[in-house]
Amino acid sequence: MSELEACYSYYEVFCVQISSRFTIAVHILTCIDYFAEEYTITSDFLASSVGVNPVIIRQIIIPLKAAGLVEVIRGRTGITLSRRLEDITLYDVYEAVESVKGKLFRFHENPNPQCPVGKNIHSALDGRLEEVQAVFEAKLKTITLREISSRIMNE
Amino acid sequence: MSELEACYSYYEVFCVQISSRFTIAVHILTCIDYFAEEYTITSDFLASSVGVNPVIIRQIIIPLKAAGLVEVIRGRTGITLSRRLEDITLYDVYEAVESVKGKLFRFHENPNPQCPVGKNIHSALDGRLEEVQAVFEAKLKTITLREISSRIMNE
DNA sequence: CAGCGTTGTAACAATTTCTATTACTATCAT
DNA sequence: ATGATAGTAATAGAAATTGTTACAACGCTG
Repeated sequence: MSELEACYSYYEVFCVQISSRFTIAVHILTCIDYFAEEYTITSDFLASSVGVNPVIIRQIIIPLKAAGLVEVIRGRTGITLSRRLEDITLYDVYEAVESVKGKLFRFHENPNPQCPVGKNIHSALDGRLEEVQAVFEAKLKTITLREISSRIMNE
Repeated sequence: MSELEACYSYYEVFCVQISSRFTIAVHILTCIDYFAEEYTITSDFLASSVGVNPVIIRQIIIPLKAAGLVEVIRGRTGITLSRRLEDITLYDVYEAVESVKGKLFRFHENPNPQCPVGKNIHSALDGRLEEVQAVFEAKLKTITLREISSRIMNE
């Protein structure tokens, strides 16, 4: 067994990832724009392009609708965009489907208040982690779905 | 039921977060430095400050050791730092305990290759998401554990 | 060298989150 | 009214997180 394997032989470090809801949501919005004139957009149609169950599409549509990115009228066929792709950033999508709790970093919850490190670690770290999150979100705000869409067109 | 509650009444959006392994690891390293002269640092000692089971501490120590941040010798008492806090950034810690798979964003795995959007969404998005991740990691690299530690001292 | 304390790690288990699926109801357009 | 589709309840399984007990491996010390 190699050195590295040995390091993780028991304690496999699983990597936290932003869930695929985010890329699915980007896919959905791009698809609606792409096919809006040619087809009627239904959850079945989107499910076929994304490669997941239609219910998953409907579930992701819910927060997109709540965020004012798409319009869906029950019973009436056709999901439509509420904004143009150039007016939707990756942050808008991320915020809609992922950032309900607002914090990117999770804290351990029971640091010992009788230990000077345990007592202060949260306040000492918190501000800096918020800065990291702010930088992350600011970058997401610079990228529009139109940009993603035009890359798709050109390939 | 309010509008917002209605939005999530069934499809509760759980927010993905960087696991508490990361903040625990920062806590551990800061603690080792803080108490190095006064106490012998064991996993039990750290567990008491962090507020988790000693086995959790040992499990997090494994990748920290593999990353060359701490030194632990089986049987011998005392966990020690391999580098000074000013030479350890939040990125070093993050990389050690969280980023084994390397990708911050997870992709949906079965986009339809027969759909122009499905076929190209991955390549169209990937480069931009890597940029976001790069910005995130670059920010983590600007913050040293010494900085966190001195905030703890001053409170 | 024997005993002690500590680390390493196996084996579970509970909880949370993610993704998927079936089935039904509500709603709108025709 | 009928048909098509969105909304959503109920359930399931997989993945990941966190916690716990137990014991083996190891190094220090008397």
